[in-house]
Amino acid sequence: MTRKIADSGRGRSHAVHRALKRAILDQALSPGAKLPEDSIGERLGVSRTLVREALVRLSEEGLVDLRPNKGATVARPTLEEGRNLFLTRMALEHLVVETLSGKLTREQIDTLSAHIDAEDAARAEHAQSIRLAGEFHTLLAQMTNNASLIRYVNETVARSSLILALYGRPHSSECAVSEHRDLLDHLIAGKTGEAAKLMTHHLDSVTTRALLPKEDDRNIKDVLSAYAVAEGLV
Amino acid sequence: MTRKIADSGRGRSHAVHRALKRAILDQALSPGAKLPEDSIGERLGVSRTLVREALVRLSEEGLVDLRPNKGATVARPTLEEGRNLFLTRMALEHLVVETLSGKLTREQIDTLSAHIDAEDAARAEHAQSIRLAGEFHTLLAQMTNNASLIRYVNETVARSSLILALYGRPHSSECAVSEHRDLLDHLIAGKTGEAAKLMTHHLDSVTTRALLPKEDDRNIKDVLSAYAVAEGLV
DNA sequence: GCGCCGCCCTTTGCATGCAATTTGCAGGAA
DNA sequence: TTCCTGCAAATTGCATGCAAAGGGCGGCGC
Repeated sequence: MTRKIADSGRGRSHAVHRALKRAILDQALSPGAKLPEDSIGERLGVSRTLVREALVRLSEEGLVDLRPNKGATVARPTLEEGRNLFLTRMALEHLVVETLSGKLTREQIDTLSAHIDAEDAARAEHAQSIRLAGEFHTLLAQMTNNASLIRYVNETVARSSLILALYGRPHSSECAVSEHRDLLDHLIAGKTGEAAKLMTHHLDSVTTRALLPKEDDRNIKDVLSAYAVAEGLV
Repeated sequence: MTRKIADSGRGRSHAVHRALKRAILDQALSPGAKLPEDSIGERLGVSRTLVREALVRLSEEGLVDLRPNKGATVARPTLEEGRNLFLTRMALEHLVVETLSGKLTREQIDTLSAHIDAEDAARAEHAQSIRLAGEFHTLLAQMTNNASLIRYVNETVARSSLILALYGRPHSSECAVSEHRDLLDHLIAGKTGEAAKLMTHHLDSVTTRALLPKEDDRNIKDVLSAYAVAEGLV
């Protein structure tokens, strides 16, 4: 019954999917990077077929751009897509808060609390810190037991990482740890309104504080779109 | 330059995807139906590879269940998943309403109005009627220009159709046409609160009025889970 | 020198083939 | 009869092969 570690879940295509996703979220593969099927397959020891399957899934999640006959690249959302994404995310996480407020079990509270401690501890390591911050949100979502909600929160959180990679200010702490703790306190107390407001603020601050574009490496689409309109090229 | 009608979009795999999706939403393929790769491929004139790709996409959208080594079936959500789905959908459509309220252009208003007229006209044809009702919601989402929101609304609306197919009362008009018209009026007038309330009511009425299970063909998982717990089988 | 055109190489699009797993069924033992 | 066992057909998992589209580069014309 010894099963290879790599193929837990449904076959190796999922393993490939996870590997790529991880690489993207860790910014080992940065937005815009090319993702050729055969080099990936070679590196991971699988055929193009499986890589393809993984890429299709990633493109469905919005982490990868898949252009016909031109291959896959790590997604490079525009700034406006980023803002819209955070809007959507706020709507979803608002539901998470409503669902959970005043209904957390002792065990869940412990899990969340421990996680926040871990965030605190890892504050030095930038990459770790970002991932943990995201995981706090997915962890909350998980506790709703609402499958579609969980999926969408996972996706939006993942894509948010991409956005921050592209447009985030280098040294802003994207998710203040203290805000996570405050949020948890409100959730425990069942103060739904307060908790919701905090969540809104929490995410809003990311878009306004951390998301303002660094002028130099802005997405070319953003830069050109204004000129295109001016020239009537739409 | 004569391009086959079927392959607009990215290659034939998308055509397959659309065909299957359509078939599922039209209930030509009902929940639980097996979807063997080769018979589908044969019927549609493509190889298993492409069918596979389409099935992966459908499974990401939650319209198809993909079980390892056991193949694909049309998804058969449980009643609880259904209720949760509608919760998520409400959160998303609430954002749609907020975004659009008071901001509809003349052209958009005409489009929506025309659509509602079409719904009215098609009231006799049950299948048509259901599809049009769904399309009203996706049409609204489309107008937000928020890509992620659009995607999620599309998905939830599609899955809602599945839910209604499984658990909907036969003759309830799932989406009262008059409610659509009222909603539009409030959106035009910019009465955000009113519009949001109406949308909530609109969707809520589906879950409470139309969604109560017909005892006989309930999902076997639902039926058995209670017994499983009772027997300590979890 | 500069720019355009066409060729070649790389990479994708898709089909097919083979191994592995599952399911249905038949036959035999209790 | 009923249950178990093992074979066989059907179906999935995955790799590879071939055709075609795209992109880069060198040569040719201006």
